[in-house]
Formats: sequence, C-alpha cells, structure tokens
Amino acid sequence: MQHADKYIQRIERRFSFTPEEIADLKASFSDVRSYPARETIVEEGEPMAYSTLLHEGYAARVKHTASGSRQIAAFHIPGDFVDLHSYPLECLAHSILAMTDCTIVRLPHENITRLIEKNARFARLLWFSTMVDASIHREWLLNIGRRKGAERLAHFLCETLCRSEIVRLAEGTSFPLPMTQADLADTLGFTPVHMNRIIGKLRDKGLARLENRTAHINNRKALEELAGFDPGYLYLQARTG
Amino acid sequence: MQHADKYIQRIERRFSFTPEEIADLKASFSDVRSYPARETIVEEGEPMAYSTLLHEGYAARVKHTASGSRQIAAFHIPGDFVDLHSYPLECLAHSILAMTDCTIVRLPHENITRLIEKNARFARLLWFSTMVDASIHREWLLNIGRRKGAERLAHFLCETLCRSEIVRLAEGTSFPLPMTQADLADTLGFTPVHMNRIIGKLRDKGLARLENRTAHINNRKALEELAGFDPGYLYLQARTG
DNA sequence: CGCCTCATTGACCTAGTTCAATTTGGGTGG
DNA sequence: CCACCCAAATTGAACTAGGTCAATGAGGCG
Repeated sequence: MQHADKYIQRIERRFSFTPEEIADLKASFSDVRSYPARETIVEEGEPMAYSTLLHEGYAARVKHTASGSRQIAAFHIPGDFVDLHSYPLECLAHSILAMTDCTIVRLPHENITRLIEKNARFARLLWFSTMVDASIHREWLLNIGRRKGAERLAHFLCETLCRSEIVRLAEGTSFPLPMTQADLADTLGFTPVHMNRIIGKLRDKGLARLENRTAHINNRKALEELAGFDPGYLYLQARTG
Repeated sequence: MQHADKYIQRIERRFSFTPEEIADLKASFSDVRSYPARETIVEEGEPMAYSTLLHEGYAARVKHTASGSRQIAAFHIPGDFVDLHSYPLECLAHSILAMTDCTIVRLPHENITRLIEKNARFARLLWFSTMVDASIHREWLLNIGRRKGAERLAHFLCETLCRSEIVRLAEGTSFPLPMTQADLADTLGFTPVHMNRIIGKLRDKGLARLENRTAHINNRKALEELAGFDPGYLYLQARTG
C-alpha cells in the first residue's frame, strides 16, 4: 500500500522499526478513496470503524459554536492521520473537511487492535501520532490565546513550513497552503477582513507572501523570530532510546 | 493503591473492565507524593519515566511564549492524569504546575508497557484518557478562538462543573475553582483586568459567582445556554459496545 | 502594624470587528 | 472572443471588545 508512504517515512525519522514491522503496518491499510474539495470526509458524531490517513490533499478538523461560528482546530497535510483518535474515542466531536481534492487510505480499527495485540510497540507509535496532534493543539491554544496579529499568523506559517518540509512538500521555503483567507481566519481566530490586513502586513514587512494557494516565506529567520517559533512541540527529532 | 480510585471510578462509567483487570491497573501505580501549591510538578523538556495521576488537589498545564506571556492549556482536577501523554511523547513541551497542594500517584512507564503487552484493552483505555484531553483542547480552541467575553468564561465554568460532578467534587452546582483571576485570564486568553470585569458581568447577571476559590453556579440552564455548552466532547457517556 | 497578594475600579487607548463597497481573476456560456 | 458571473481579495470608515496604566480596597498573615 504505497499510500501510507509519507506517514511511514515520517515515523522512521523518529522510531526504528524493523522491516517486518513496517510491512505489518503497511499491510494494515486498505480501501483507498477520494473526496472532492469542500466535501466532509468525516461527519461529527458518527461511530467510526476505521481511521483515515491523508495520502494526497489537504484537510481540516472543524468545530462549530452553537451560534454558528467556525473554528479550524487542526490543519492536515499529506502523511497525517486526520482521525486516528477515532480509534479510542469511537465518535468525534468535530467533522473533517477536505480543503482540496483528497486521496486517503483507511486503517480499519480492527486492524489497529490486531497490530497492538501482536506488538505493543505499535500502540506506542500510533498513540504517539495522536499525541503530536494534541501537542499542536496546545501550541495553538498559546498562539490564539496569547499571540496577536502578525505574530499569530507568522507562527502558523512557521509550523506549516516545518511540517511540509518533513514530507517533502516544501520547495525551498515555499509550500502549498490551499486555504482561503476566510479559512485562515477561522484557524487563527480573526475575522476575514482583519486576516487580510495581517497578511498584508507580513507581505509589506517582506516576511511572507500568500499567492495562488501557496505560501512563500521570504525571510524565515525574521519570521521565526517574530513568531517566537520553537519546533520542539512538533516532535520531529529522532528519539534517543 | 486507593489513590487511583477517582480515575478508576470514572473509567468504569464508560468501560466495562473485569475485577481482575481493575486490580492489574490499580497494582501498576506506585510512589505517592505531595507537592505544595505553586510548585512545578513536571518541568518542560525533562525525559519522563512515569506518568502522574492527580489524587488530590488541582493542577494546570502551562505554556509560555518566547516573550513571556503564559497560557494555561489544561486545568486538572482530582482523578485526572496530568501527563499520561509523556508515555508516548517522552518529553513534554509544557510544564505542569500545582495550583493547590497536591497529592499524586505515579504510573511508571514500564508498567504501562507491561499492562499493554498483557492486555491490549489497557492501551485503548489509557489512549482514550489522553484523547479526552485532546478533545478538550479542541473545544478550548473553539472557546478562545470564537467565543467572546462572558460566553467564554461561561463555557469554562460549565465544563469544569461537569467534570467536577463526575468525581463528586461538586456540591449541588458549586465546585472548587482554586485559581486566581490572573490564572483564569491565562486560561481564557484575557488580561486580568478584563477577566475581573467579565466575572463581574456573570455575577451581575445572576449566572455565577466566584468566591473563596469556589465557583457557585446560580443558574445552570442560563449559563449553559449563554455558553452554547454541549458536553459531548467530554466523552462522559458509557460506550455502546 | 505593616506587608503582600489578589480583587476592583476608572480613564484612556488600540487591536480587531463590522458593515459596506470595490476590485480581481478564473470560469462559463454564447 | 466577449459578456457575464462568482468566489475571493482588498480597502475604507466607524465602532467596540478588550488591553493598558494606574490607583485603591480588602483580606490574610507574620
């Protein structure tokens, strides 16, 4: 199943699995599917029997307020599990939206159980993957709660560049960012109008441009400094043990 | 080990473990400790060999911006694991702070591995516990990103009341909330001054009072309505399967 | 009594919102 | 090729939630 390659490639950075283990993992995926842009991949509250690995395309976890406002709680790039947490949780309290045309592979929950029962290292691996998402959630809480304006956008761009690099989706310091300014606003807790002004500010400062659904970082050093960006929370380093 | 009782009691609401399984779980805890209020229980970046279950007292996960501002990413009550995620992650990108005097029990990581290897249901259970935290993170993202002023505080109070009820820490609709207004501000993304005004607003509306480190909910219905509160994301219901 | 932390209040300021209009550019039908 | 459409980006102007600065209370404790 080639569709899991980006994920496998990522975890091999941090963990050392044997070729047999990797083969077991790969063999557990099934059922390749496609979704068109703007379609809901997973509906909030549905009981889930499989998890979804993003092979191609971009997706987001979307939550809504009772009064209808929208918050994007996670932004997913190829190689990310968008809903691995549905294995322990069974139902999700948010939906998953395709931001572009997407191709996914499924990992049936029964296969996860089989993997874990066969080898406890898989539990730690998959659990780890969901905990990186949670770590990013906490960083976003800090970002939305405590950083303002341009810093906030800068931090999101730094993070997304780092994550894109790992799966070779960045070209230099440019990477796909297929969201409208309104989507970005729902990610960062602004209004679309103000989002537009903040984007203009980063552009005017010569730090970053957003063009054609692509982000171009002009001055990475300065952008990271503005954001106070420290990638530790992404857990990209290899483990010691 | 009686110190894990609040946690056990909570998971028995949702999962059906056999008495032997419960005994295995209980036997895996060790090493009761105490921390005085305001002390750091877990330091950011330290390699961890055990996880910490809060037996008595209140704690928070705290993150800092490069420029020094503080965000509380999680608020923990007795019966919560404050850092179960250190099992898969090994090091944390935040510290854990005792908000009051705390008594904790430790669950050594080697024991977690032993539990999982013995019985894969434990993997799903412990993983589940960390995923509830992550679900709360996502709700907080929505709360901080999209709810304003009084709604935001109202939502936090509704959540904390629900969670307190489960471990029998609420008396009627009053429950301990041992944080200063400055702590609350760092939780909800306000300044202390504005936090104070919002608290006053809820008091004046007759919805809730904060007195003597205790929250008193005067009108739960109205508070939940104001917050648009739906407890689904807390995963308190029993599973179907 | 004096100190210290926390809560409260007032006055002023600004980041971000709101409403509304205009522009831009790709896509489509004729 | 042109006319038209539509989603998205951009801009302006007025408004407000929330921040900042600063002073005052108020309780707990050595």
